[in-house]
Amino acid sequence: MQTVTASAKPETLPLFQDISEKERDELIKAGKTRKFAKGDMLFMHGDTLGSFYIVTDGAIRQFRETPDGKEITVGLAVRGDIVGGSHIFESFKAYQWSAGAAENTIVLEYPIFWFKEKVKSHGALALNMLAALSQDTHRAAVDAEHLITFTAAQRVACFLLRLCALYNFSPKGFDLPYSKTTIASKLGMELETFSRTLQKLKEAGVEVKGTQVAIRDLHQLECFMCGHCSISEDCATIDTLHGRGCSGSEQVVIRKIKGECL
Amino acid sequence: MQTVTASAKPETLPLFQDISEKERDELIKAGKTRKFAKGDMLFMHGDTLGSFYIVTDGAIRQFRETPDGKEITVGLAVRGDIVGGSHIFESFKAYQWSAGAAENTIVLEYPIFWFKEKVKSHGALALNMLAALSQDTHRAAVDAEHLITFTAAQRVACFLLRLCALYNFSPKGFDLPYSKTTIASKLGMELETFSRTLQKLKEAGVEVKGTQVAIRDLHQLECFMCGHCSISEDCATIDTLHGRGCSGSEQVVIRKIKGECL
DNA sequence: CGGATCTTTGATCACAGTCAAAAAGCGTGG
DNA sequence: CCACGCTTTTTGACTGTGATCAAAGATCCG
Repeated sequence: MQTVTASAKPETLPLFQDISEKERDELIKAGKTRKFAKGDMLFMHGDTLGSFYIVTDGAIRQFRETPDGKEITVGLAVRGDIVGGSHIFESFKAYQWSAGAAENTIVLEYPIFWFKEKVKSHGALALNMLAALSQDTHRAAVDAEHLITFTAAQRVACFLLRLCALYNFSPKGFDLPYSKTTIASKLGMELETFSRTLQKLKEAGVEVKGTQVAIRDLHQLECFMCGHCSISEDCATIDTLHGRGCSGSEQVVIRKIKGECL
Repeated sequence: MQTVTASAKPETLPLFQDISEKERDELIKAGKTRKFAKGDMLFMHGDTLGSFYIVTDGAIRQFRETPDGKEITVGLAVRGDIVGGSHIFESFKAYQWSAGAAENTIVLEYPIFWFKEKVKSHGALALNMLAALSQDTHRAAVDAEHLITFTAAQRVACFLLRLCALYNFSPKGFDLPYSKTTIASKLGMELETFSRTLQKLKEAGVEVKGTQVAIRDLHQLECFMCGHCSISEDCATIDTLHGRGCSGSEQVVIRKIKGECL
């Protein structure tokens, strides 16, 4: 079963921007479109390097296992994100983590060596790839900061808002796109902690029932976390939510947050 | 005062590998060599973007401050590492963190826009830049994993070994190159915790007196941490220490670790 | 020698991890 | 449509690690 929204237009992927239409089409045609059902694996930690992937629709969870059996989620790639991209340019001969679909997902697949050659001779593509990797690095740094400074509740709150920004969900009500186990792992906390934390967030105006989430008071939620985060001024999530203006009056309220609450 | 070892040969930097000698020299000449004394700042969070830097010798600490006054160390760049590199390819107009010298340091400075053009037209340089950023991402992922799965003691142990690998220190005795405050911050723990942790590590065969560190039993220390880390098989630190063979017999012992201890 | 800064030590506490068990959800097949 | 088994999630009780606050020691440097 593979129910995936057909919104998956490769030509709008960030990696292919600022490239002549002709070349872009060539690149897109060279990629193999593949569909993965929830739970399917793209590759396993230790497999010999072969392809890298661009997520067109859905989400890919990248993870690793420690010798004592604990699973670490390294990243959660959504539309536009690259999976295994960093492998192209390092000297590893095998994948450094496993990757599997967190929901039904469509990706574009490229042979690593072919793509590396393309990048070498194609300046604009190289810049886009650099931008993608830079973004990864930046995100990783923010996640690390949150692990250090945020409580579990703050990390969950931040994640929920990011979900809204990424998937264009209305904060007033949406469904979690992945299992709670996946989310907990991505946030670096135990499932039990995640579960309990969702209860606590009721006090901050977040209602959760099963997979359905409703954020009653966006303003309150932002006060709860953004005031403790060092990137507050340049947070992509917040900017997206504001820019979108998730319903007239709300927008105005949110705009003021950055200054007013500590 | 600027006592820096003169070993700072730019032509051996990874960023300039696989580039024709002529072009490499041109690149190196285009960069401005700058010296920073311990504590000097390269740029501040929020400054308008201007330059990026390649560390030639010494170390640069990159950090950010949360609104409630907590300082987060985003990264610690040593010889060969790039500072502010990711800024070149993202759309930010200002630095996303501050950067200052953790010890006396020499860097090569390049104007961001000039370098971006160079990368666009120069395939090999683009690949090197991509490799550098990939490595950053990879490191960030490992650090995040350690924050989640390692105890403070394990993180400190891992850091000490990495120091040896990076600076070519003998594990049998070396001096910490940065202040304990800096190290604690980089490891995402409080100074007090770091201090206490160093005491505890005595049980694992690590002697610390002031800034002097001596690792009595490398084998024991690796058992203490690597067995719980998911990258064990591909750890650059361990590989470096082994490859170097930090004294005949030790080398043999260490080699066996990967398999034998859980 | 005096005054910074940096580090250590002490006592206390809260957050999140762990183990264990119950409950809810979900797909399959009778 | 319900019963069954399996997976996912929730709830409960307990514990340990590391943060916090506070104060004393070191160390560095003018």
